[in-house]
Amino acid sequence: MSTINGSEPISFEILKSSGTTAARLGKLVTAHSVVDTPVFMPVGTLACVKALTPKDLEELGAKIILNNAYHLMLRPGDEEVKKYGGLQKFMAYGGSILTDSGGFQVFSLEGLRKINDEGVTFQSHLDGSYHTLTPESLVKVQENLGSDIAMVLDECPSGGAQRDVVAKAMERTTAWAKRCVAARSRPESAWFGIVQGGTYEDLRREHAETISELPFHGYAIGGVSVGESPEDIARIVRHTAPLLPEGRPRYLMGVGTPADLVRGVAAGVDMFDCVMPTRNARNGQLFTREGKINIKNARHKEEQIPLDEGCGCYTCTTFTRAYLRHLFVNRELTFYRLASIHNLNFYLELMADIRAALMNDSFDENQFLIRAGAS
RNA sequence: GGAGGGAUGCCCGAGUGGUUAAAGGGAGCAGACUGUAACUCUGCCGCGAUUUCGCUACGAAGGUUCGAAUCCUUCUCCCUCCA
Repeated sequence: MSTINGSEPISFEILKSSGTTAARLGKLVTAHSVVDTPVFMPVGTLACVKALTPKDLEELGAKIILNNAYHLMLRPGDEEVKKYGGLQKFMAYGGSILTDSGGFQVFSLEGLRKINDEGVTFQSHLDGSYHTLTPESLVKVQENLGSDIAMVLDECPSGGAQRDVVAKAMERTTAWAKRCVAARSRPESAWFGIVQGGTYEDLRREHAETISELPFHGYAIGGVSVGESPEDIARIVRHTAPLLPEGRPRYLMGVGTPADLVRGVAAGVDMFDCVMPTRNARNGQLFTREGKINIKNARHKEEQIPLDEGCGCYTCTTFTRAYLRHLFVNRELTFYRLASIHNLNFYLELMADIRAALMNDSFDENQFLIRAGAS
C-alpha cells in the first residue's frame, strides 16, 4: 500500500540497536542522498537555509534539509517550482528535501486562519489573500515541489491545549492523513504520517496506534515543542517513539535543543529538525561544548580565542570571539553566515558523534548530554 | 552694530507651572528564541537603600509661586538673518 507503481521512494534500514537505550543507528536512502541516522535536518523554510549556500550545507555534511510547502506555495508558488524542475534544481541543492506541509503554520499563524474538518482557510501573511488548504491540495503542492519526503497536513494544537481540543485535533489529523494517502500520485515522493496527542500519554498511545496502521514510509511525532516544558517534551518523546513502527524512520518534528536531540535519540528517534541552530545563530546565541554563549556579551569583547575550542568548523578555525562579536554588534551580514555555519556544525557534529558511538556500542545518554553542553 | 532662535539625562530629541526621575529613539547591559511572518522579541538603563524610600537633576546664578525643566532678571555659550 505504501508504494505506487511498485517503486519505493525511500528505503530505511536499521544497522544497529543500542543495547542500553532505544537508540538505533540507521540508513535512509532517497533518490538524492544516503542519510545516516540519527540525523539532524537543517530548516530551510523558503528553499534556503537562511544565510547559507548549498555549498555550505554540503561542507557541513547536511544530506537532507527541510523546506515548507505552505510558504513556498504562497511564494514563488508550487507550480512555479515545478516548472524549474523541483526544489533541488530550483535551489541548486544536491541532497534530499523533506517538506513540511504547513501543519505547523496552523499553530504558529493562529491569528490568520480558520480550521474545520474540510481543511484550513489561511489569510496570507504576505498580502492578506485567502487560501484554503486541504489535505489533498497540500499533497498536490508537495508533489509539485518534488519532495523526497512529504508530510501530511495535520492539526497542531498549542502545548497548553485542553484534552478535548487535543482529542479533536487528533481525530482531524487522522482523517486528513487518510485523505493524504488517498490523494498521492507521485511515486517518487515518500509520505510520513504525524502523531498528535499533546502531553497526554493515553492520547499519544491511541494516536500512535491509529497512525501506525496507515501505510506511510515514516512516522513523525508532532505537536511537540509548541510551548510545553522541557520535561514534558522528554516524557512524551520517550513515551511515544517506541509506539511507532520499528522498521520505519521516526521523525521528531521541530525539536530541539542539543540536549533534546540526545534524549530523542535515546528514545529511539531517527530524524530531527529545528530552527534553533540557525535562528539563534542570527540572534547571537552560539552553541559550544561548554554550553551556549551570547556573543554580544561584553566579556567576549577582547577574547582572542575561538568560539568553541573543540570545534573544527570554518568559523572556529578562522575567527576569534572578539571578531565575531564585532561583526554581530555591527550587524555585518557575514556574521549570520559564520554563526549559522558554527551552530549547524555543532548540531551535525553532535549527531555524527552519536552515530559513531552507536556504531561501536558506546552510546551513553548522560555522557552525550554533557557533550551537548547541557547544564 | 541690529533682529531672532536655542541650551534637557552617555548621544539625539519630546516636554512650556503640579499626575516629570522627566515621552520617544540610539548607544550600553542582560535575557529569550524548539515542524522560521523573526538580522526578531523582552527586561534594565541618574545615584543610593532596594515594596510603597531618600538624594541629585533639565547651561549658571538669583527671583516669583504652596509648587518650576516650564514664568521673570542677569550672566555664559551656540546658531540663523540683516548691516
